[in-house]
Amino acid sequence: MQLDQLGTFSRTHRNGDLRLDHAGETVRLLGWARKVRDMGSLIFLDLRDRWGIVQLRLDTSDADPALVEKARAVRSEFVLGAEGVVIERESKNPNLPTGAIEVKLSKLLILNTAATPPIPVEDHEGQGANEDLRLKYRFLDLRRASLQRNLILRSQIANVTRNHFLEHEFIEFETPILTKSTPEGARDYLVPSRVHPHEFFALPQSPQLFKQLLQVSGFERYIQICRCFRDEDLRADRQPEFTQIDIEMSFVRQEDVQGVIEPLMEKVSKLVGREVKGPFPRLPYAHAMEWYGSDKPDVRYDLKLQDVTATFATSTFNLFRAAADSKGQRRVRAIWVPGEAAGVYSRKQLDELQEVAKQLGGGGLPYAKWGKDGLSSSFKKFLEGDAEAQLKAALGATGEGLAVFAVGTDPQTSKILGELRQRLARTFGLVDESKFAFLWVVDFPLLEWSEEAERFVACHHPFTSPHPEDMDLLETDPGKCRAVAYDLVLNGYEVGGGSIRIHDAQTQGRMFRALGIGEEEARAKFGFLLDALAFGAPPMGGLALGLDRLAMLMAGADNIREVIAFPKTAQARCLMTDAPSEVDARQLKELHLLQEKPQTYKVGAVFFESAEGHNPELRGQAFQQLGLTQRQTQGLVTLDNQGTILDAQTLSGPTFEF
RNA sequence: GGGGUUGUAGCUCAGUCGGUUAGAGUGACGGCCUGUCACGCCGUAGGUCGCGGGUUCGAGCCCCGUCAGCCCCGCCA
Repeated sequence: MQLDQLGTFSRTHRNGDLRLDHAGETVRLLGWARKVRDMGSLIFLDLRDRWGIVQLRLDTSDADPALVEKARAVRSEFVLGAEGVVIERESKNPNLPTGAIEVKLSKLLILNTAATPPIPVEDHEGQGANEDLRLKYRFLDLRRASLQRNLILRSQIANVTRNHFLEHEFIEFETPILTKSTPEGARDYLVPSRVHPHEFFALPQSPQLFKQLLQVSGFERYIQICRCFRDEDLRADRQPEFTQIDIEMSFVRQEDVQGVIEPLMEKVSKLVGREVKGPFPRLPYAHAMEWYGSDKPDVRYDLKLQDVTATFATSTFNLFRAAADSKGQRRVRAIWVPGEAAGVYSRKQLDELQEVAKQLGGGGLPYAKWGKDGLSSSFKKFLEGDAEAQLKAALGATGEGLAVFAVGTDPQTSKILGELRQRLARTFGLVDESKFAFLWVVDFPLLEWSEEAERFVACHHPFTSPHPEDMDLLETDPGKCRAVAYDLVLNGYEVGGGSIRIHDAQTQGRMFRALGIGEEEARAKFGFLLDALAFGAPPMGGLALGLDRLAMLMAGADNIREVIAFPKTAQARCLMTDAPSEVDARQLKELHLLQEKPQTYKVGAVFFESAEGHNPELRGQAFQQLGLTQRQTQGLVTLDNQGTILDAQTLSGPTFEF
């Protein structure tokens, strides 16, 4: 097909902006053909651009036949320029912002054709291609209105964020992408150095240390919207590269950091028409785990975990009584869901819940259910006499409803009941989807014991300040020591986390000792930080927000791929570019990653890279030296003016011997 | 590393107990249509049932392996 040139044609309006007020105006538009509806002597054509859709109309009875032919040739996703007069429609479409008008086509440019799209570009409820195809043809997927909306929203969030912090005198920085591998934390993505054989850069897991050093430099307030990299397995809300809104402040307490974040969350929520108001509730980590079984509880609904251990102190139900006998090592915890619907929860549904509990490491799922016919329970025979009434009293159960139980150590029961709490809330419609329930989870533990490393590891990172009241526990009972660390939680997602940092070398030394990091090791790994702390580091703290998760929650998506232009699969692949991929052996050699033994190849065709290869005599010598016999491989040879072979490689990579 | 789940026409899916020629909707292509807007009507083409092996007289269906997507556990300072 003969394509039209754009030439001097330019748009006078955005497609989505045209209204009845424009009637009578001649407009020029650009965009993609969404759909051609050919009624015979009347042709309708929807033109789509970033701002919306407008209908073009062509009456074949009074139009130039060439124009009619051209309009009929248009297919979905052709790129068009259109000129015409805006007219009021005979039959209006109330579902379209531009539905009152249409453009009477007088000129049509076909700027490009399009192959039939392998995935639908139209957004329709409950339809759409499988995600592998969507990712392969991401550039088409991104034409869909919902993804355009999400990515535009993401841009707005970033913009609001930047403005917010610049208004508060933050300074935007860029920190290195090629940086130093750090021993603590996630697995690093490594980048081999060509210049320094067998040495590696790491991509930053976060700019943590750089932002602290900028405080030491006296900038006082740092902001960066930065890419971070962690070579760990993915989830629906986790990608190997992701974006943080990263801030750091000097001379601040926890409340000061929270105080600049809360108004930002108010502004960001407003972008999607939600009102939230700071200050957000503060919930100590210990309470979060006790009441919600999670360090990022969804508090849009009021279900809480309860301790019913004492109820079974004299029970004949050995499983539960053993917990009561364990002096707090193990506990019986429960969730009580009141209501008729919960009281008639079916055997099949309970089996499904039990399956969930088992997958999370539970032995089973003890339950007690009070319906119209009274009690039904997996341990009913142990609930005779007063026991049933005691259990109801302990649960605070008055009418019909369902209780599920878990027994074990606190981490075990929290994990199971924390998950069941969410499922039960969804099942019984307790979640108010219109709500944004922000809260701060505070007073995280500083350290936790790692069975794998056989030492304490930092819960947050090794530069987190111990809670001032717990400072001495660092040596006496490290596991009990709280940190001045805080997470921002929204609707059951951790959207941010931060801490007040250690700013003196002495405390940092105590922290490293608690982590089992010796002085020498600390010097080798974090020498620059220790130096910085020795030269007048101010008290400081900060926080990082996950932009992807924040955008996901604002967009109402359940997956961060929906707010990332070019995301990776759960196996950390890009289906569009096919990354990661193999590289030439030559590249690997340059990076000193391919250690090859010299090999002898018998060379068939030889190409000479240097000018000396033109000399038949020198070439002959080289052939002799290479022992040229059979046609087995192709070689690339560099000679000097004496005919000495400087370099000889097969075209496929490995060096051959000469 | 482990568990679950999905893979059939360009796309979304159905396919019964293992049994004749693998279907539907949608899209594509062609034709008709003056008020469509997920247009409508008529017609046509379109299949490596992810891939490899096995069981069987016979496999889209059963078994083993493998690849890929998604979800979860581990992991993610």
